[in-house]
Amino acid sequence: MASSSPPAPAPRHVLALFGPTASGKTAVAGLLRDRLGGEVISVDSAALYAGVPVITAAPDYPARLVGVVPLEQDVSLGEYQRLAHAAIDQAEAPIVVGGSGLYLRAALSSLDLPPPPSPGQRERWQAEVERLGSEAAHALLAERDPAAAARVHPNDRKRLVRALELNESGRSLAPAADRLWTEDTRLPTTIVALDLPLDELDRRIEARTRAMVAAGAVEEARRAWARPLSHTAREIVGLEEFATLPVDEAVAAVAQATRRLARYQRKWLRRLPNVVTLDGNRSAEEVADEIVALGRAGERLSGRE
RNA sequence: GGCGAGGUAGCUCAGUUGGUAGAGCACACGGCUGAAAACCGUGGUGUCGCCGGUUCAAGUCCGGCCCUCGCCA
Repeated sequence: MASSSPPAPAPRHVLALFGPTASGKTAVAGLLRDRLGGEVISVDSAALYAGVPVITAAPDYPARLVGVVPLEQDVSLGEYQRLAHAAIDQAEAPIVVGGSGLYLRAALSSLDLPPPPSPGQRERWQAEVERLGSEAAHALLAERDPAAAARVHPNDRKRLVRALELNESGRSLAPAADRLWTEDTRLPTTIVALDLPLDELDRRIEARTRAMVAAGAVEEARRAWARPLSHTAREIVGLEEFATLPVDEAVAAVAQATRRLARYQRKWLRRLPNVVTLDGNRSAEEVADEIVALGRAGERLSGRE
């Protein structure tokens, strides 16, 4: 390790709040912000986008990394990580809040991500995989990078393309050190998760989706849909539905997609190491009180390290 | 009340001359390293409306009943 590098910035404690859509984390984070004098940093691949605060359920109080990317631009994990680390380092008392599991890991860890594709590289490999077919493309990868091939199913074309890109750039999709699931964090961190029984979560999602319509989701989505959209922006839940379907159908479709999303996000609860899971089926005040107490305990613990 | 159509998985439905109930979506579980609100893998969860009959064998054929929808009264 380089002993001549400049002194590390004074370690600060990070409070992270994770949970599925509609678990109430945004409201709790708003309270924590007041009580701790902290700054909320969002961990949400969709809320990064500007112009869609209603359908992405963006917080109604100041928060970092919300509405910062124009819709015609792609978001990516690596770019997000850079922004998140900068935001955390600038904040007095960072409160990292969101539901994108992988993004949370990137924000909290020093996970060393492989480089993005070079210009045109992705399109070239997509065309090549398309031309060869999944099996032959996978065989090609197996020849060039057996370790990566072992980790990618032939049908998973996105990962297949990515693995071939990285191989061409002298890297591998299968790096030696796997830090994605470790406890490694960049700074002392307390991770708190909010969870609810599925049926209660589903009820909240239903209610919230209807509330979005009252809050102007249709107009917002139509305005956004009329603009040039990047690949990742196009995938924001509710954008296409509210912009193109009759309202009733849109509400049903969005609620369903959101239920699926919540289940997907919930899987991360079981995997993120060192998470304290709290019952989200209480008032935001109660939850915030408990987290403040936990945060103090976490600071004491990390002080011993 | 009469005529017609229908009742099979959580939903929408397929099911051939009677021969081990199945597809999409949903759902569950798992994977994942610059697309993660993305992508991929595995899994069928069933009183085939009910009762009886024919048959070695009925979702399928026969009889009766119940329910839904449409049209006519």
